[in-house]
Amino acid sequence: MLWYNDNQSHLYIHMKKEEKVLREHLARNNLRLTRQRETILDAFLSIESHVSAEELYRETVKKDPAIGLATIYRTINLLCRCGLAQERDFGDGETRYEHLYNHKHHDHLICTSCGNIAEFENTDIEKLQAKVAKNHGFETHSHRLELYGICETCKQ
Amino acid sequence: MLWYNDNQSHLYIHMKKEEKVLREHLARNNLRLTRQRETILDAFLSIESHVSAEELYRETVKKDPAIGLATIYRTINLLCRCGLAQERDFGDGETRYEHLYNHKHHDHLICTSCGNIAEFENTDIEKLQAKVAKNHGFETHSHRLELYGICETCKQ
DNA sequence: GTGGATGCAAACGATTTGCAAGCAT
DNA sequence: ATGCTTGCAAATCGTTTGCATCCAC
Repeated sequence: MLWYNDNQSHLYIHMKKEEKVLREHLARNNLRLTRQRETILDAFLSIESHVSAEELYRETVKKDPAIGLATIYRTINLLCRCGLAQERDFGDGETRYEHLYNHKHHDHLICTSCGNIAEFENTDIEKLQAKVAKNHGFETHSHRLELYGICETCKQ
Repeated sequence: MLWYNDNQSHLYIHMKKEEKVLREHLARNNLRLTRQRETILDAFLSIESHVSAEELYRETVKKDPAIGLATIYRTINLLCRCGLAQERDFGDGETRYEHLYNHKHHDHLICTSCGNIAEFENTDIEKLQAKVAKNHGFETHSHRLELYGICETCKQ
């Protein structure tokens, strides 16, 4: 879905919602929509999991071998700034990025054996967190909850 | 409390529990109790908060200016291995270490304005976490829960 | 045409490691 | 005496940055 040479593209016909979000952020900040940025966004959206910059690089290079790793870093940070991606650090030395747009908040179950990351959400825990914060006069704007252990598959 | 030149030290008289834990770990693994390791342990225990390697280094150097940063890293990892310290990564690029021995499990409220880190514990949340894990057939061996936001002091 | 974006290589900061010399056992 | 530890400097790894060139607007 590359529309950048299409004169009709300003009509946003058949355009992914994420692409629209990116275009609007770029326009608002006087930034350019480049071939690389479209390619990286497509690659990012095609991976429905928690990607490292290196993994995103390997995926992007399949579509455009000339792309540089620095551009991946610059662009994934851009995607974070416009609310399409979110940084997640699971403490293994590599920053990971996950989809944020149109995805509801969730927490993670991380298998320390196979590295698999499962997601869950639990509103009761969220409520208790809000209560804890309130008791401390603390104004929460984000949180992270991760359970580390052995997943069902690895236990067998 | 430096006992390394004291012939009576093997009697463990007046010795901190943490020092005993360290000595036993060293003996078990055929490792040596050096002047540097004692100094670093003392410095670590003297700081009742979440220390980075750099901060621990600055504190240790006050007592022994000849100590190297590499030794700090090697020793704090040793303290983690014997259960006296625990790594904590708050996502600001620096690994932090906190006391583990004789400290009950707790989670963190992190102020993104002043950087202050408060601790809390909540058994109801822990119970819900256990329930989530059970539903996924997941065997948890550790977890992390952090709330990021603005602390009471900074709100004013 | 202008100013933002790219690719490359060099710079960076936290952490680790190789090595010769030192020291606990 | 043996071999674990140290300090130092160099290496590593993920990430960022400077710069000349390129390209979207």
